[in-house]
Amino acid sequence: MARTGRPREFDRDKALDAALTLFWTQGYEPTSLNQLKTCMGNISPASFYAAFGSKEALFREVVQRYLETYGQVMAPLWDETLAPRDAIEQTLRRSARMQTTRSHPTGCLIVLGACNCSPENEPVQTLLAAQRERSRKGFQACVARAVAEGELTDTPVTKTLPTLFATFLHGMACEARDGNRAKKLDDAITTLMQVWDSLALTA
Amino acid sequence: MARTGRPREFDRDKALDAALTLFWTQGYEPTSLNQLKTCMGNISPASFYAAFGSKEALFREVVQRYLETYGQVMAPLWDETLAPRDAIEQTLRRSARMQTTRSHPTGCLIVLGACNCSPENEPVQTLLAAQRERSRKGFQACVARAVAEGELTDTPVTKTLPTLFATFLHGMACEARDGNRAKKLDDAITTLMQVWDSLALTA
DNA sequence: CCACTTCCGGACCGCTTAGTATAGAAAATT
DNA sequence: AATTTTCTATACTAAGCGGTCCGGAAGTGG
Repeated sequence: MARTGRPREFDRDKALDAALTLFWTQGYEPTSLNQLKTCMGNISPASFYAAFGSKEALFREVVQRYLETYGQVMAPLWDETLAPRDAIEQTLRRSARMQTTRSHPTGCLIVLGACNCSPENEPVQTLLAAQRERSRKGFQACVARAVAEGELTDTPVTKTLPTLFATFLHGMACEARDGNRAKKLDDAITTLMQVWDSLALTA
Repeated sequence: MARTGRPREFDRDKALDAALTLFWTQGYEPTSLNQLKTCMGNISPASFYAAFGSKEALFREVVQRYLETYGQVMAPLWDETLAPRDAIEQTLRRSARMQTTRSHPTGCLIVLGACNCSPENEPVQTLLAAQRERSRKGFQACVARAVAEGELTDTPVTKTLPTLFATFLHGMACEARDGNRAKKLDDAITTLMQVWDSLALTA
């Protein structure tokens, strides 16, 4: 469709990426509009609001972008062509590597992006909490699939696996933010996966 | 020592507890002086600064108080009268119960208290990071003690245990904040401890 | 070339922030 | 009772917050 009028002078995608980096580093609330406008190429408030609507709307776009890029390390969790065990292991290992890579902020935007929020920004917290819940459901689905395929037996111990993996996954955000390197987390994942194997063996 | 002059009218300890609850719930930055003064019994700015110095100084006192009370669930980690495995298990189980108890805010102040910080409040982040590092060292010490006592063998796998437990511990803060109950985490801990047992068996 | 659409820069909005200065009252010690 | 100390309340600062508005600039379609 024909787009008339003066075209915007900044690259909306580049600006979004810059905002993503800033939000990822500092989190939602401490990131001010001034910082955002500066890092997005010294755009004016008017340009900002015309392009993104509000700080919260921008953050929602940023989260979406994150999920579509960096967040794809979690994709194996919902890939039913993978064996359930491999899906979980790949998710953990890829998350560990991604969260510790130094070419972008460390840790996980979904876990750390809105930990400290005033009551008025509760919707933002809720947004990220929903994504974390999605991850938990992913682990549950993998374990359920393993039971269905006969790889694991449906015991009380098996039922604890999703929480075990989800807790470890979310904990990696803290470890990565605190400076732990990929190898350390990766080695811990190797050990953690032994839990799965020992349950599979006794089946 | 003799303390002359008019005594303060509010209970400093109660005020500190109120501030602890508020900081625990919201985190450092989003908690404003107005909120603090209100919850501490409608004290005046002058009284506040006379009694606590600054927002940051108050937070440091709050962290200290937290460590001396709720944070004591981690005490087993440095209790050398306990078997290393028991020390770790107790630390995890007590943390799980404490962090999910509803008579106070959920999650862990040390993990969640200053996730989202502007650059100017980096010292606050550093304060909590140092405490998290202390926890990691605690797990390391327990594993080292287990090796020294012959309970575990000094293998590459054994070396991954501290990171495994620390990551899980810190992850519990996220799970508790998201509404998970004690039993769910406790059951996951039971499964996680199997890792230790399987390594001890092969020794 | 003109009309129209859109964007940009900057002034500006009301409100909140952490923190201070001041003045006077109240309570303890001497 | 005089002195010392710290309280209270209130007004205040300078800066920053998210967000709005407007006049003019810049581009497009007819």
